[in-house]
Amino acid sequence: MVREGQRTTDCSLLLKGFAFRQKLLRNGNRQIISIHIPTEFVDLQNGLLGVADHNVQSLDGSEAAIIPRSALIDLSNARPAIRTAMWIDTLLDASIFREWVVNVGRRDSRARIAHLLCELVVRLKNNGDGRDGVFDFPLTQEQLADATGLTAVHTNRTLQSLRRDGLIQLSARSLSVLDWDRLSEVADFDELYLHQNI
Amino acid sequence: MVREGQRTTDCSLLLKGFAFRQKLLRNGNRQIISIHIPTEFVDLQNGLLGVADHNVQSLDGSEAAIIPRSALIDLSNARPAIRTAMWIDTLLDASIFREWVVNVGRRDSRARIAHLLCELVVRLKNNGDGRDGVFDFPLTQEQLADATGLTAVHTNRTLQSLRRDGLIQLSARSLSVLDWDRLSEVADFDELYLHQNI
DNA sequence: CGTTCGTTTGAATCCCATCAATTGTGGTGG
DNA sequence: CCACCACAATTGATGGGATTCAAACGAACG
Repeated sequence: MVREGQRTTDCSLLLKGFAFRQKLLRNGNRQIISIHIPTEFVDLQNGLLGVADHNVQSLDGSEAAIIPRSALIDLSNARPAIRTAMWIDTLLDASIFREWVVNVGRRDSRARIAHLLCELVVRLKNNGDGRDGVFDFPLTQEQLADATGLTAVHTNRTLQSLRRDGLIQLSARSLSVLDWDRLSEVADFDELYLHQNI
Repeated sequence: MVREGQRTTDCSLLLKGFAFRQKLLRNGNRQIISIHIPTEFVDLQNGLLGVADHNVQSLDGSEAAIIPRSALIDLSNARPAIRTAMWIDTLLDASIFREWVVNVGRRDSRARIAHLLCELVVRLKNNGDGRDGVFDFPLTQEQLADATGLTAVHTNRTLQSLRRDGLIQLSARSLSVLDWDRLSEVADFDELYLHQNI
């Protein structure tokens, strides 16, 4: 686990399970700033800036391949194609951050939760996960809350409401979307920002 | 002005005045996702990803130097030092986005506004602006609101409260910080994320 | 003596209801 | 564009309870 303020030495490639990046406030509050799913790079940013401005947490049962920072830098110097790929990875990351600012800044609780679910579903699908429209979804309601800037209680209320309306099914660490069209409408979701066509 | 979904051709370097990047929601709401001050690059991201996922707006009276995208790419291929500088600019941008997610996600209105002011003051100071601790500050309350995820009315309330407590003075497009220590405490401000020592 | 099998315990997680605080809405005037 | 007001809506805070799971423990049995 990488801690804020630490000098950084490594990046990791997530193989199994989810991982978060998060920032802690002085009063103990937490904001999750990104969620990473398998096959994704976690934290090229911390790895390259040299000093961590946030920290990384893995969920139980997740596995990652650790890559020394120096190896990444050598690789990016030697191989322009890899350099470009890392560059694009960083830009995509930043694009997702921008959408998250919008999400917590200007959407109400239903849209916020729905939007997060939409984003994760699209990214998981892109990895070939989620046979039969059912996705492994290891986030607790408290983690959903910390990712959306809500409280755990209100996250619960909001999930109930999405369930009541027949938009999603979420229980026992497994998510299925029952009505994608209405869910993405509630979410105000437009996947342009995920730049999936690169 | 760059519009969402457009193919992008240029970047710009801000010379005078402020500029925003913003995303518009379907319901007409707006979230400002970054504020740029003179000497900063605006939108290396849109410029390089090829398709804009957000748009850029300049304030009246601002001036910018337009740089064609192809020139930037040529430059970054030919000059490793410039490539590195652009890379770092992007990483710093992303770091600020992360802090904004925290700001709108987990801080109350006073802390949010205070934090935005602290950030801008540090960045302006770094440019050598703000003689005598007085800064040109061309943002309207509505723009502050759209940057912090609040309403204009509540932004007004919150500014009143910061003024009443003797933390800031803000009027006629000019800002001065009367008590930096208390303001940054209210803001929960830690400038680590601005990576000023790079 | 060590193993096995229930039981207890505690930690998470989820769910729900109530009340309070923050924030938004609509409107007026400077 | 800023300031202010009254009222409404959303969200947060608190406290309670149900469920699951695994760890810790102890008693009975080989």
